[in-house]
Amino acid sequence: MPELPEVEGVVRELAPEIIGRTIQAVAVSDVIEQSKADGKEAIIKGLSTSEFKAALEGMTITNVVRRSKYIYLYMSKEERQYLLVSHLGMTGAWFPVNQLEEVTEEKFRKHSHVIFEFTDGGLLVYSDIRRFGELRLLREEAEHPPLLKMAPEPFAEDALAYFLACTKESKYKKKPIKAVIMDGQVISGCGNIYATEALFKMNIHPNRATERISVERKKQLFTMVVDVLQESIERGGSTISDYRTINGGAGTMQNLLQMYGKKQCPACETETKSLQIAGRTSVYCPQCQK
DNA sequence: AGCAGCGTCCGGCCGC
DNA sequence: TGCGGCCGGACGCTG
Repeated sequence: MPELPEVEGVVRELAPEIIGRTIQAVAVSDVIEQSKADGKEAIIKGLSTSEFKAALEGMTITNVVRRSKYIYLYMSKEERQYLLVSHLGMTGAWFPVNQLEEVTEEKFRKHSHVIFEFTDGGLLVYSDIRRFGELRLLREEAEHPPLLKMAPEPFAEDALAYFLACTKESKYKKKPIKAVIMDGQVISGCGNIYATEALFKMNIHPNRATERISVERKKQLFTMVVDVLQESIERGGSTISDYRTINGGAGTMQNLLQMYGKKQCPACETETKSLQIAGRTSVYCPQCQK
């Protein structure tokens, strides 16, 4: 499941492969055509498949950047600028290849749902096993207001102050701290894996009410989240479940995870516990985290 | 008005 | 081996 570090890895590998290339044709898989025909918002959001295909044809990719867990593909066509927003959901992956057969893992190849064919004959394949990902074509970011509500990038100068200010708001004060740090409007890009790790390293119980953590501890917690995200980026992200970097390679951060998915606390060997917070499984050590 | 909770997009995988 | 249930980012709707 790609979180910020995994998306960062994808962008770093993808950008040099696709910037400057022009889309000649777009193909959409039969299952997505059918889902969309049934009125579902499967992967392609806001447009019909025919609108999406027609719009993308002729567009040149001018830049590729990460924003939170989103990939922003800046596009240009006939002097007009567009933004193709990609979210990988649980199982999305991009493969720049010469032909589909180069997507070697069968479970990705057989779930290739959107294929861009470039004018140079190469392909950019979007595969998504569980179809939780999204592709949304916009004229600009403001056309989809939820994108404007995202917290600053965690590495940005103002991110700590933004986080601290959020934690004082009434809507967050009573919430479990884990729900708050995983909220994209409070911290960008911190999902279940890295929230679990940061809380463990800080000895903070995931269900602790946000207002019951001192400002000093909140600062330390934010810094810990940033450190964990940064360390994961340096290690190429975590390879868990269906996440792969685009070349089929894999990150190594999963080997450094101390609490996510663990049955026993690495510090005190107590059996870990888990509870549901904001709808997600939250693992913690009942001995170490208070 | 604001928010909690649930539905939506799904198939891999686990346990019985 | 077959099959029902669980899991989950983030938005949108409902009560």
